[in-house]
Amino acid sequence: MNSRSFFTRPLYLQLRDALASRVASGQWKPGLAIPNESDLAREFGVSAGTTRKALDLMEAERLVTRRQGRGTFVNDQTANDLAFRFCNIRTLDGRRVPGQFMEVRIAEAQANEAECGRLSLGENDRVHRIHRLRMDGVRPLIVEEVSLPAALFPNLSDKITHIVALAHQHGIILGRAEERIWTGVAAPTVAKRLSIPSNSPILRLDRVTHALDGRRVEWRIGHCYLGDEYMYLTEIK
Amino acid sequence: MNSRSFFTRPLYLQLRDALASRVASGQWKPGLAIPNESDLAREFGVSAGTTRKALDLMEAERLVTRRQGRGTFVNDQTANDLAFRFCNIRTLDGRRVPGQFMEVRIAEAQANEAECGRLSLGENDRVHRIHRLRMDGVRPLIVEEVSLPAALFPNLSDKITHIVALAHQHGIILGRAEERIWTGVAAPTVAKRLSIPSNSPILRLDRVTHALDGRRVEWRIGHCYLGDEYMYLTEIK
DNA sequence: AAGTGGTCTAGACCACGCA
DNA sequence: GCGTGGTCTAGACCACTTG
Repeated sequence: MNSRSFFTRPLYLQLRDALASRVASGQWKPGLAIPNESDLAREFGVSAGTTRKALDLMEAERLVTRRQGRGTFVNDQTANDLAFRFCNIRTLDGRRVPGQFMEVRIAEAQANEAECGRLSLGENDRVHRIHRLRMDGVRPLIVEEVSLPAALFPNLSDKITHIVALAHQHGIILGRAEERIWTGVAAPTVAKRLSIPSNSPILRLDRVTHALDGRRVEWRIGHCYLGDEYMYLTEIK
Repeated sequence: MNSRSFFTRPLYLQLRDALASRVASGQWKPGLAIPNESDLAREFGVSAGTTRKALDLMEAERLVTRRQGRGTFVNDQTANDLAFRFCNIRTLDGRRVPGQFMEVRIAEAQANEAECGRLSLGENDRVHRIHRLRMDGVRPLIVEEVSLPAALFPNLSDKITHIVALAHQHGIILGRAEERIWTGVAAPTVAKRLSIPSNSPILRLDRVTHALDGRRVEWRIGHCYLGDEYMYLTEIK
């Protein structure tokens, strides 16, 4: 009956993309319910089972939350839970650190070799570079150097620099990140900004964040002094 | 038609448990194919769709690998890929470190307060304590202190101490782990065993491994010197 | 050609949340 | 009582692998 041509992707993936773009574009607002399964199935001309498979996938990708008896709701990507999910620094009791930014500087430049490698850019591509200090209240937490592909973030405001807010603004849905960790000691300039003695032991964090579609969206180097108030917490599956 | 009583779990979960126990018990051997969907459906008196849902779940839990046109195969939990999936230390090019153990010491004792907390044990429960040195060839990598609930691992051999092999031997299927990381400097005793100068910057790794059913199976403290040959790599989803 | 898992459909009933 | 998502069924066809 169904005349899927030779190289089409499965219907449920196409449907996922269609629904995801409604979320990314803001057509469906965070916090609000989307149409129920059977209405969506009717609208797109697929079966309820296919719709369900697409929605279950979107829930796994943290785009929506489904609740039996209530409905399917668009997640607010800028809510604290989701916004800081790529930052594994926690207080000792396991709570995430919301974090504010200080001493923000932004520049645009041609991508250097390291940036081309980490962000899969070409020699002639440009990047936004952001230097900033991440605070937990009055406690300096991480000295960060961020690189963003300029092509993905046109008209970068100098007010908002947090990757989750930026991605949301530009219709990009974040997927996963990988972080490499080394130990090190604080160089004088870093130590000064973190308000710690030079040569204190610190973590060097090297993180690349990917969009749901695989595009590389952010490269961040972080210098972090944990002290005995914070830890780095990661789950291994 | 179906007379599920009030508090039964969904069929596909019951089926998953039944199939998982065949894997855990060794009734189905690693590397070999298991019966196809329709045969399993017939055997357990459920529909093919329910069987599929159970098998898809088991694939997500790394119990089996499914391949279109070939069949469904039992994973070898002791193969390097799976065996070292809870150790995030990698060489700089991203390869996992298989790792052998040296200087192994085992003792049994009553669980102390920390062990009770981390492993959810009662005051009177007992633990196996293992001290050992994890090597990468001739390079000392991690000084490890491991605690295992004695109740889960009766007749612990002093030959095999690796959690994946142990779990496999005792019919336990591992699920996830969470690791807490701090920076530190090497105390003299640790430095000596790692062949590094005292006060070298090291990672302190505190990991709890859970079985698929949620039971806490291992608590490990690791002292690791990364140097410039290794990194800690983690994926954030 | 035969057998496997992957996709898709259509419809039933159940558990949950709310008014 | 009604509407939602969650489970379960039965069956069709497709894509891939192997003989």
